[in-house]
Amino acid sequence: MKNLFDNISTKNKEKILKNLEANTLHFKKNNKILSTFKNENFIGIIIEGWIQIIKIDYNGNRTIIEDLEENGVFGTMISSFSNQEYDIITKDDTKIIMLDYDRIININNNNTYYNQFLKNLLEIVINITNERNKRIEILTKKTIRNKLLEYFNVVTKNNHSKIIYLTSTLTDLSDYLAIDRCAMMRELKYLKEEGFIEIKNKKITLLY
Amino acid sequence: MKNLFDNISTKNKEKILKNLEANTLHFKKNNKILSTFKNENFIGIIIEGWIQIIKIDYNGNRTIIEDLEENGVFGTMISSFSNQEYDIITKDDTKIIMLDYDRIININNNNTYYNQFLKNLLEIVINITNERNKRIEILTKKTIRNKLLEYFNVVTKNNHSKIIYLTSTLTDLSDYLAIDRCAMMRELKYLKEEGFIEIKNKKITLLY
DNA sequence: TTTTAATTGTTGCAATTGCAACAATATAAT
DNA sequence: ATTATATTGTTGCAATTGCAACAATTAAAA
Repeated sequence: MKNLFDNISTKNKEKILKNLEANTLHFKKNNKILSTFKNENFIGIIIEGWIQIIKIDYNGNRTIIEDLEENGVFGTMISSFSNQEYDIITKDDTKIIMLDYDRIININNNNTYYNQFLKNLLEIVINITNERNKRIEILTKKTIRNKLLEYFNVVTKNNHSKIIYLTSTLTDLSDYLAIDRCAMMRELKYLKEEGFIEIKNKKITLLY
Repeated sequence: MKNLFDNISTKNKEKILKNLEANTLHFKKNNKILSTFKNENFIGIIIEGWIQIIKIDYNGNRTIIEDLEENGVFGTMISSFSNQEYDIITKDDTKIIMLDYDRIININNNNTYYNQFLKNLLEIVINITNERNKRIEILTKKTIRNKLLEYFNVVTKNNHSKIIYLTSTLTDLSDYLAIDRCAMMRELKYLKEEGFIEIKNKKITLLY
């Protein structure tokens, strides 16, 4: 995964952070964090650790919007959690650099390294857009079966393999696909019975 | 809408275009364009005109992925139409600047104006991500009614008004929401009958 | 102006889905 | 090791949805 400070020396990285008045924040595992930042226009970078950005529906349904580890980038605009209904939860001890988005845009700093920084950020955001596009491609499929097949498609296109290792739980997958978990389990069963797939723990093998 | 060359003089704009070996292309209305670019990593900017990026399903269903006018930015990564199933159609006489994405990233040009260019592009891509996030928010709603209400929500939040003017057709809306058009019409009728909305031509008034 | 094409509007019906209410495993915490 | 919690797995049933097959209206083209 692209790192925001790729091709930037440690020295210049420090300069950028100072220039942007970056804050480095530390959090313990399993905490609701950054709630005071919700109304600000920030970009956060995970230096180490693991966070999830979670939305709680008015029905109490919890959905994972982002699941980010080291080098993960998130923020108001990027993650679209400007309204109050979102929580950022640490799933591990986590160190985050917080940047002020408006400062990134408005600052005048035409050094090569700041240029590189902008290019890196651009690449990261473009990759995020790409991820969003893939999810939309999946979500626009009308049946559960087609959503699953499109999901398999997207994953295998990335990995060039007919074997998919779920990084998360099936419950999370049903969240991602925006379908009822039980209905998804049923459809997976049908796909198994019809010989399209095999499932063993978190390993899904495509047989087509 | 943000312009890619905001805060850049015409002179410097020309320099950037030359430096990036940009191509300015002209197309007539109602043409399938840029099919030869499909395998390249480009970013296109619409200088004038109107295009739509359209996906044709294996079932023959056509979906509008992007509907772009002046200043619109699109491209391989951003629009995720790297595979062959997409068409770019001019809906009017159109002038497009084509940029090589890899060149944008790899070129070494740390002038103030190139810096500004990168910031503008970054802002544009972030806005696009934001649009994608909104659509995902809508698509993850489980019933047609909730999709419609979330759509109304998103639009009225932008416009600060209880009146929505559809810029396109209802058929296109059902595409955007990824629901069957007839089922959507039925739900709109129910919403009307229950006094939640009023529809007159392309004007939807929210009564709640 | 007339014809053609596109969009809107309607509805029965079958298929799909979400929901509820479980049992069975597996994982994590004490 | 035992308890508690989370995840997986299953199924009946009612609600929602997509589909098909139309008519009516509106917009565009000849």
